[in-house]
Amino acid sequence: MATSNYSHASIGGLVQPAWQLAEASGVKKLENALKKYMRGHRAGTMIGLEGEQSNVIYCVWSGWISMSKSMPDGQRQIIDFALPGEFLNPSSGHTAGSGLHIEAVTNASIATIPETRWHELKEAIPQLARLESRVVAGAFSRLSERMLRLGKGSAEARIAHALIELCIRLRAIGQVEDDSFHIPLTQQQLGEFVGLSSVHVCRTIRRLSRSGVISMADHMDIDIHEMDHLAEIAGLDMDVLEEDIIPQL
Amino acid sequence: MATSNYSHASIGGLVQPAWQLAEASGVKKLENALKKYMRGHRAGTMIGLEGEQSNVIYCVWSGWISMSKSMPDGQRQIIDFALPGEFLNPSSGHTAGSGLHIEAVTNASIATIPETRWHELKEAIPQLARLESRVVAGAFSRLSERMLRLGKGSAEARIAHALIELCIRLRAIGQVEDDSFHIPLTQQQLGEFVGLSSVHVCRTIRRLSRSGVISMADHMDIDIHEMDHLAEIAGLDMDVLEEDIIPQL
DNA sequence: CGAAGGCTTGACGGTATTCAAGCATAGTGG
DNA sequence: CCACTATGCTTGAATACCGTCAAGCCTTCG
Repeated sequence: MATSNYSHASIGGLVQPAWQLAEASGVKKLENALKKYMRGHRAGTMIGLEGEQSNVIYCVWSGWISMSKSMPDGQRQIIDFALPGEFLNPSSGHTAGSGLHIEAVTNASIATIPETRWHELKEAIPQLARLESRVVAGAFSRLSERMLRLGKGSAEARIAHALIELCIRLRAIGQVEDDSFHIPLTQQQLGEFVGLSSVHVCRTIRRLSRSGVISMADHMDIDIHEMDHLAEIAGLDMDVLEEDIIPQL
Repeated sequence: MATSNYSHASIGGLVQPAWQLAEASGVKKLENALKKYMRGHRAGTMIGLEGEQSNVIYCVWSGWISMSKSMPDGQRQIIDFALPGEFLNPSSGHTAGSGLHIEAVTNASIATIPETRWHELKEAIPQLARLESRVVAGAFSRLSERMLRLGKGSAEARIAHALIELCIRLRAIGQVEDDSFHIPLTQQQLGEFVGLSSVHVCRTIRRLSRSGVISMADHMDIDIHEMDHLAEIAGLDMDVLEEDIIPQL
């Protein structure tokens, strides 16, 4: 069983491996700096932007954030999730002020840091700059991998890949036990992530369950039984992926 | 008719608006620095990586570069193109040493610049750093927009969007005359870009032609007759796209 | 207890892929 | 100059896959 109250964890209550890459004193400094800018967001609400000129960096402390785009008819595609310990930079990195919709998927604690302050922090905490570029590189890598499945790749491959990607990312922040974890998404949202209708997400997961590769308990408690098999379905090399997705060093 | 020998242009022969954002003296410096590292690549050949530790930045001077990923069964997805005037940073930005395959689509002139030298250049030419972040942001934005069409979006929408995106990017480097331009891709490659089989690319383009929205002459000489209509099919806001795709300022 | 939201399943139809064949063009060597 | 090949475009037919519609069920929450 994965932890189930991940989305309501208090600020100090979670392990944040990515941030711990900076050495102890750096973590301390960063944590203090973040606290000042930390704010809670309720599940389903849009984040930031409104008035603010959006020259800010978002640091996710707890909860899941989604970045999505929509077609005129309302069809949505989730471009990426930001998980606890990751950050996103709407001004220079991820969007360029475009129509990217940033939203809290679960209740979330997020530090909204002005760009100028962020630069100061990077100078004060040397590891932070390197960490940032790692995180950005990881995001790029994940996007590529996902695009490959969106373009070529069956429904099974897309779901399998998504499950493995999320498993690896969640493991990095201590939310996976023994290939078992929780995904705080509806099947609708998972579908928007992998480019499938919610109905087909259901069928596909069900098929994977029946064949014994995974199992799913109430509302997205995933358990991967045959990781090798699942990786084969996803059409990927486990080792390669693991290196790719997680911010290295 | 678009220019047809774009892919064999000599080093000094092309307008490079993106690079000209740096002021005159900067351009001069940059151009000299690039010349030292410039190298020709034949169409269809893979670029770099082999022995080199890939801590390099590629600056495309002429020709088209593709970045792609493949499924185990050989199915390919082109993640993005790099057009003249753009650069890519395999080490920190685009890939993270992953399985990204970088290839010259046409004959191309590319400067392969060591990372250390690149840092020096950025300090010597102040505008370069800002330009780099703009280019990266533009790439991100394009990826998002394309992912949206890969996930949701009909074959027509994908093709229409791809044509408009390429049109805008090519216009920025002076290779579009009056909504008419050339794409140096086979239908197979265009399919790998938008996630369709070559057969369906053909059918879709044909349908767009018959309805008078575009026309196509021999081997991908595209002419967009009804840009508004095409944008509607692509499901996008022309103005938004234009701002997004091109490195600003 | 009723309403709302989400999951599950079946039936049906549309869209895209695959297989296959035919045609056009460019390049090659006799 | 003309086979002869290779490559890519085009079109049709058959198939597979996924989306949509619809109904039923379960759980949660007021």
